[in-house]
Amino acid sequence: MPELPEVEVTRRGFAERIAGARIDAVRIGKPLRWALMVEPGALIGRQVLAVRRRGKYLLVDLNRGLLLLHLGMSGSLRFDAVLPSPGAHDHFDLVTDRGTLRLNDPRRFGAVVYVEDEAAPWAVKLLGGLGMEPLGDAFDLDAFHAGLRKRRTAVKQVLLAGDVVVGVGNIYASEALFQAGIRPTLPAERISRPRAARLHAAVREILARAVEKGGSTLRDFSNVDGQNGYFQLEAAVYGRAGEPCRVCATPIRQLRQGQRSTYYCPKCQK
DNA sequence: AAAAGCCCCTGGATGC
DNA sequence: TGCATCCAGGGGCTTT
Repeated sequence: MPELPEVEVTRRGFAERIAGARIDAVRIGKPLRWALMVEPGALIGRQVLAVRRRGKYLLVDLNRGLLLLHLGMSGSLRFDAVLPSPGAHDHFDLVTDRGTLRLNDPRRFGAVVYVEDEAAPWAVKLLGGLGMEPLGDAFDLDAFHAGLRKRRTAVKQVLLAGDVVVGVGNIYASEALFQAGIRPTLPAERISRPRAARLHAAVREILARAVEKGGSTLRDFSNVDGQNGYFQLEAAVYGRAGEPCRVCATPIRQLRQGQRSTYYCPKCQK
């Protein structure tokens, strides 16, 4: 599910509200992708300072240590003063004096991992290889183009890999490539400077627009207040195989790249 | 070093 | 209604 926009929408939904809270209890459900890596009771009494985002990870800063939280494919967070008793897919509760942060994740590809600091081995393993943040000033066009040029694989695969630019998942990769007019199968090394600039701009614009629309809700995603996103309603190509291109009416095509579906317009994208 | 496949897991949609 | 098959917003790990 959650690509950068969904993670950012989630973050914005509770970052201010939980800042300054004191942890009163931690509840663990079924195992997630990785163990918490700390005795849950050890977190009680600690204070939540802030919530940051790096790629598709949320970083919950405590007055000692931090939690690395990933939503995997089907995860979503809720935050409220009172939540119902945990359901079958509620696998992590962080109970604080300002409310409970709850991870619901049917497929359990998500994770919550505690580390003492960002230099800790687990933090380095999970965050160390991440590329540039696409929103904000750090997304440098020269570095982006350089990153594309050293890869022979399909440009869509490079976007998904996350070591050049982070946060672009399966929906927004297809959408950004459509907006930039680039074929998803094009080897990244063959992308010219002007086209790299178009893709650079498209990635930023698509992700920013999706954040504005509250993300995309296909199945599981909702924000911390349980509300859906609406970007999926304005997707140009994702999930629209066989339907007419919104620009030229040519039927949208679907193909497989690395076990994932890709959607594109054969006329608008070269 | 880079690229391609393989899994982790559950549930919804589709087809027989 | 029942059962099998396929597919799904990710990404670390293993194998080529």
